[in-house]
Amino acid sequence: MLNTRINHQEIEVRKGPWTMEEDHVLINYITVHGEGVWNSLARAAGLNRTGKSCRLRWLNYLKPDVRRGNITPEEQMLILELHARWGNRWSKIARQLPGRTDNEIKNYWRTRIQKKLKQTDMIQYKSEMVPDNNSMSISQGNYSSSTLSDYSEPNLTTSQGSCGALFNTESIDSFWTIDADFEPSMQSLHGH
DNA sequence: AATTCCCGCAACCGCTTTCAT
DNA sequence: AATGAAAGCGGTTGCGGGAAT
Repeated sequence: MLNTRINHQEIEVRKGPWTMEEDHVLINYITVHGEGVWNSLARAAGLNRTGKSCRLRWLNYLKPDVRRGNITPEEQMLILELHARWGNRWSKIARQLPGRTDNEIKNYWRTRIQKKLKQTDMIQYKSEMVPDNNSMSISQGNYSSSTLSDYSEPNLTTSQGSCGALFNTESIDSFWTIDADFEPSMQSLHGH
């Protein structure tokens, strides 16, 4: 745990991972008093944390309606779709996924999806190097945020319906089969 | 068994936007 | 309208744990 002295009054601001005790203090305080001005809240609750830190901890992990882990296939598709529309507007994307936070979606994108996209790029690159390569017809599925990120505000329909405008079924299949991890997801999406 | 490498994620940092005065 | 404080946001970092060697 890192402590930072912020002034001559020897007040130390705690940084780094939250302890269970700190979590309890924050939860109890907000349960009784509700959310408020975060800097004041941090002081009033007796937490030697910045308001920013308290806000982040509450919104991303402690708030009762936060859902964590196990991104569903539907959520995966929605994240893909919305990122294609809006780019890295994580908080905006998160608002379309009840219970999910911008931080979680951002991490999910960077650690899972972005990695797959890089692999897809490599495969496409290789296929372009071989002129008559019919077996690697993923070019339509090659997801490029630079070409897809300029969509205007979406008229959000069902995931499947609006996805069709951006990814046809064939291209989605090509994208997801890059990694066997995602096969169950696509199977359930396709209903088999 | 020990060490190194890699990956996922929680949390921080800095910038921008919003709000109150 | 100007200004400062707080909140919001996206990018990045660093730690912990598991996999690989």
